[in-house]
Amino acid sequence: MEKRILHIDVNNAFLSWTAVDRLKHGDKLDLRTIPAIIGGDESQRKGIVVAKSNIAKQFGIKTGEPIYQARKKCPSIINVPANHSLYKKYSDNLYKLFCEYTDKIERFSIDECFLDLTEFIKPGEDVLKIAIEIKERVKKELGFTVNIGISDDKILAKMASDFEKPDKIHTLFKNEIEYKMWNLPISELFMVGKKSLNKLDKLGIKTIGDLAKKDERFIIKHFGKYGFMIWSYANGNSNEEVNYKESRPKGIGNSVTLPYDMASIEQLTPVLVRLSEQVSYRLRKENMIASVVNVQLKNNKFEVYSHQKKLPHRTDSSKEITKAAKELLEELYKGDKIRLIGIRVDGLSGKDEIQLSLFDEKEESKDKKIDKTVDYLKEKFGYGMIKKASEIKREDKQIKP
DNA sequence: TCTGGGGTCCTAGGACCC
DNA sequence: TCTGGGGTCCTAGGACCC
Repeated sequence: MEKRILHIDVNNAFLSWTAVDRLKHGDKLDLRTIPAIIGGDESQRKGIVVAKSNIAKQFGIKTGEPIYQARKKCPSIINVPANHSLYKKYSDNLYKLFCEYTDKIERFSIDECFLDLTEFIKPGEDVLKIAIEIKERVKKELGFTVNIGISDDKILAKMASDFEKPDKIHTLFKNEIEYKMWNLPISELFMVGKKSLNKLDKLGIKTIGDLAKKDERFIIKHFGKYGFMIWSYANGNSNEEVNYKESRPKGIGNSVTLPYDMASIEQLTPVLVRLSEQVSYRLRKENMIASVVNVQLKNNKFEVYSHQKKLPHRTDSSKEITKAAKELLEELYKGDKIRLIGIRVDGLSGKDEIQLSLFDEKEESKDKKIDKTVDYLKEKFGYGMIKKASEIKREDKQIKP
């Protein structure tokens, strides 16, 4: 049966949501009508553009570029700090609206969903009509605009939603790709990034059509499995399903760009401890346990390196994860100036799904009670409440430089 | 005050086993 | 003893996405 898939993408999501929320709270100024961005804190060295208004875009400001560069392009730019709990709220509201149309929804990111309407379209009903209704309802009921891509192939739907913006609906059915997609530069194709772009360019592949028309074996020879994937995308044959089933995370990580470079284990450890506790807490909230811990460093030359290790047994304990993280830092750190430190846990399994071994069972102990108490207090009083003495010291130190 | 933070998936090489 | 080769697990690194 021919599929009917929508890809729905919020236009300038973080900025639009912030704008809508401010209007709702009595603000007269609509951020969408001025040069504005959502950006990090420059004094904390997190100064990059996360989202932008269309006016900011007209100044040539790009997502991901440093704010100081954005300011050069537009000195009057307004920079609004990010607010992720707000975004989550708006994302959830959007999802709820979609649920009125189908239960086959994949939340692809905080501001993007795939909807599989194949089984939900009644005979004689037009998918375009449904898309129009969704788009207009979002605008009227939630106050922001979306782009919708419609196709019989998941990736084509995603490509279609990226055509002209904002507040637009585009179709890109397989039989339309030649004149709607093949003329686009290859950089526009989903999953083609900077590195692949260079390589494709050297092979004389400039447009999506160039890739589509190349011999399959030629592409596989140069790009392997990845090559087959993008070649299939270019031909409108992704064959990917809308993955609507609730999926659990495969890994959980937290990392931080430090306010200033650090060059000793002593300075780095308290930060790592805090990150480890954050990650362990998130792990417990997911009701999952991890089998691998990974610590990553980025130095002032932007070189990234990491070590990981398999734990003797799976765990969600702050103490055990922190211990592993500290050991990894010891073996990893080579004396350079560190800009970013991060930890992540991998190899996750659901606590409820697995049979705990006798050894795991024994871990039901003092540490667990501490974790439970700390988690409870965190939920009751907020994240900042629970701190270790070592962390408080760290923050005192931060004032000096 | 130049370059965030959260993810997923893939590859390649070494260890180890049969 | 002129020495294969498949499979799995583990680690490090990298590409790409939003």
